[in-house]
Amino acid sequence: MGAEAQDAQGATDEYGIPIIPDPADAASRKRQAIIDAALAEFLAEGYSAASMDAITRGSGVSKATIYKHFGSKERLFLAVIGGVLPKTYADLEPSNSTIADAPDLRAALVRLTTDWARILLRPDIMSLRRLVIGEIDRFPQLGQLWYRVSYDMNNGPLVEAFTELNARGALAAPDPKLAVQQLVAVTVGVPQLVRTFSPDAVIEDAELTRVISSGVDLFLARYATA
Amino acid sequence: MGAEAQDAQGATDEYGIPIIPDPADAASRKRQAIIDAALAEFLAEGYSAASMDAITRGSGVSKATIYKHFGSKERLFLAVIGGVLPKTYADLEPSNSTIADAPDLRAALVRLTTDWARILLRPDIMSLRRLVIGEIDRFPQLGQLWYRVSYDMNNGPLVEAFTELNARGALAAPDPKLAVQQLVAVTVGVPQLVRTFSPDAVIEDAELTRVISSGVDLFLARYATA
DNA sequence: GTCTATACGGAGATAGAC
DNA sequence: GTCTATCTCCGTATAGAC
Repeated sequence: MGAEAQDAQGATDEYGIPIIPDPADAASRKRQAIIDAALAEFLAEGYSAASMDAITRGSGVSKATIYKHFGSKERLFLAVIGGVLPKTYADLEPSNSTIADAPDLRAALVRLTTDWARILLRPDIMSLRRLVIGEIDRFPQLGQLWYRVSYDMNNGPLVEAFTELNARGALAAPDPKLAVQQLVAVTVGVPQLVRTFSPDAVIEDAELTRVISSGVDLFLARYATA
Repeated sequence: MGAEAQDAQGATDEYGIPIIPDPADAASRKRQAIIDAALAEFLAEGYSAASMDAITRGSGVSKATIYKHFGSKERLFLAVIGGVLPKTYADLEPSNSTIADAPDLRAALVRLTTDWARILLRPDIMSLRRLVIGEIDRFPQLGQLWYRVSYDMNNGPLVEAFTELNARGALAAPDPKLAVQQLVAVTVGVPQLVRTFSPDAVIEDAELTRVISSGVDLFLARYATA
């Protein structure tokens, strides 16, 4: 936003050559600035209490520009949340292809669910989650999106891994989809529920490990093959 | 609210004797009408989008009366939610003293968690839950209250039951508090998570029973004594 | 594409009569 | 205690110049 102002006043490079920004680039940078400011405002205030004036101030562009780009507050909200959800869950993906071929299944599951928990318990992601939950009645699309994103990037691949482990006789989970839901619920889900209602609850690293290990043991006590 | 109007016009009983309402009763009935209308409005619109004008219309009293009773929108919100949370969870209480003395522990746990699920999955209670979660950042008191209410009325008594079962050798759960969290997560928590993001998701009765039974089996595979 | 300036409605809250 | 009428401000959204 400081950069834009300089451009308008005739910025030059180190040889004194005027820098004429590509209009398309300038537009998409502004678009991004709007998205960033809007996300911060929505996370802090919720949808209804979020103010387009505040987003205007935060983004450094004019309110009319925001409306040209996004049309309305509702559409801005959906665009912002719909854009950030996949990015958020993309961080979770890497770790899960290793499950099917892990030499030590218990250790692999502990590592996977611990990685997930570390990310999903982050304050910004917890706030995003609370925001989406709180607006589900008014924006049901977000519920569908959340489900699809979290299923595609987490549960889905893990279901496949369990299916393969079943076939190989390394696991005995007749309903792999339910088994994944149970594993997630009993590991990540436990501290997540606490943090949902107590954002500032301190969860020591040792405590997280203990809870997650216990959850994995619970899971394997039922589904592991002898 | 129709009743109030009649009173004002000089209602009489069956013998023609004027009915003069006790002012304190009239006041507390109005107070209740405000609370009812406010709860409906907050559940439907969320805190910020809820309108004091709409609550005024819904309650049948004047806006000034609402402010005399509750002072501000914030205080009204806290009073309403703080009042309804304990009532909601009170429905869950009866079933849990039977756990420690149940002849068939598995059946008792299935029945208890099924009862809980039936209540907690009700659309009105799910909406209340979403509302509270969505406003946690702005009303952290509600998180504390939710935790205390749900702990006092559900988890707490169950922790005691597990402790007793441990002592009697009927259960081997070294950390009863964690065990309760795990049991709840893996039974009620599974369909609850689905409904949190998909309010209209249909959960057949047979499916609920299947999920909950499977969760109890998962739990007992680890913690039951042979 | 982007800005300034403004329209217009509805928000929360209160003054003052009864 | 309760009402009617009103104050004041801030909300979303847009018109029109550049």
